[in-house]
Order: sequence, then C-alpha cells, then structure tokens
Amino acid sequence: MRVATWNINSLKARLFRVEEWLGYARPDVLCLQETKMSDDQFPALTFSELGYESVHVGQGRWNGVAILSRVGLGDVHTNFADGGDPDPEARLVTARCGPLSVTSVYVPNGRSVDDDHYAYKLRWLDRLRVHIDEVARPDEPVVVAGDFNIAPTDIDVWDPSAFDANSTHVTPAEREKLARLIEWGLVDVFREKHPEPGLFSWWDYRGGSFHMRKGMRIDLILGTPPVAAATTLALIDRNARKGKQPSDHAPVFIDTDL
DNA sequence: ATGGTAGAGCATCTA
Repeated sequence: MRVATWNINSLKARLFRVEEWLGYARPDVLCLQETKMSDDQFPALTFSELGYESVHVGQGRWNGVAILSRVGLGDVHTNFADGGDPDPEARLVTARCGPLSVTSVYVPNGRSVDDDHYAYKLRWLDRLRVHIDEVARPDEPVVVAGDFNIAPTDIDVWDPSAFDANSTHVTPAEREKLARLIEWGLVDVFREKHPEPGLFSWWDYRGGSFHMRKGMRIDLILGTPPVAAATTLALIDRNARKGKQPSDHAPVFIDTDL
C-alpha cells in the first residue's frame, strides 16, 4: 500500500494538481489538509471516478481535512473521540482503510508563542494523543499523517537561527507534545528512512524559498511499528511543489507491504 | 524593520 499526505492549500484552487498527482502517484490512501471548502463543495464524485472513496470534514474558508482511499473506507470519526467538546475547527478525520487505521490531521499553526492560537495548538496536540489512544492500538497498523505545523528537530528546518523566541513550529513545548504523541507508539517513518538534514515538505511562497532550499519538514507520516516494519520506501515528492499553481507543501508518501 | 506570495472573498485574515 502507498499512503500519502498533502496539504493542498485550497482544493478548489488545486483540484487539477491533485487529480494529476493521483494519476501518476496512484496512492492507495491520500490524506489531505487545508481543503478550505464546505462538505457540500467537496468533489467526492471526481474522486469516485478516479477509483477513490472519500470522507471530508470541512468548515468553509479555512482548514478542512479529508481521506481518499481505494482500499475501502469505514469507521469514520469526524472529530476528537476523547469525550470532550468537539473541536469547532475542521482539523481531524479518522477512518479505516483496508488493514490500516488512518487519521488525517491539520494541527493548528500557532501563529506566535504569545498568541492564544499557540495555546490552542498545545491543547490540540494533547487531545490528539487521547483521540489516537481511543481509536487505535500501537500493535496494529495505524497511520497518523498530515500537516503537524511542527519541525520535530533542528535538522527539519533550513536555519534554526532564523527562528526567534516568539516563533512557532520549533519550540520545545510543541516538540514535546509531538514527542508525547510518538511515545504512544508511533515512528516518524520518513525520518527513519532518511536521517540526513535538509529534507523539507513546506516552503514559503515568498522570497523564492523553494529555490533557495529554505523550507521545513512539517508534514509527517507517523506509523505504528507494524507500519514502520512494513515500509519499503518513503519519499517527499518535490516535483509536486513545482510547476503551475503549486501548493506551498509537497506530498509525502510511504510504500508498505501491508 | 519590513516585505516578500498565495487563497478566500471583497476587508482583511490566515498561513
């Protein structure tokens, strides 16, 4: 199975790129983030014609996550299953895709350390761990994939000194929350296959960041040990960050024997 | 210190 994640920064603006990518990458499962549309606008029929079942959790202008699968799709959760109040923002969807439990996440950006949105980000990561513990088991094949808006370590950013005290994505607190989630029983599958620095999944649209190789690796595929052991290949498709109207994120995918 | 780009939607907000 090929399992992928891609923040497409508006599915309306980028549907032609997603269709193109599905056509040549042929993932079995694709997690999408930042669809920026309501559920009634989601092009389920287009994906169906391409052989994919889908589930979308949208809210309109912002956020929005989805899972596409051509290996079956069921047992859907459209919000946290932690018993708390539902998250008002469309940032999480869980589904069973064949042998795999899949969760597509769009972790809050945080904006800046002194912003309320940063506290929301930290609370959201706590809830994500509880959610995964409710819907999945570490000894079974589980993937939690998406835009985490966290660079796990300094080798996941182009220049650690470019981040000041108020900068998000690199703070010890959010890295610690991610580490707590991983501690539950997950592996950063891409990093396990590629230990070298300078491998990024996101580049700012501004200032020619992509061509200057100034990016961050914030789009992660976390898998349980059964997934990690079955993984034969992990890649970031940088080509999808090029060409006409690219997203600011590249797709990340893994190939597994599952 | 600022601005640089992109999307949604029409003034800014978000990233």
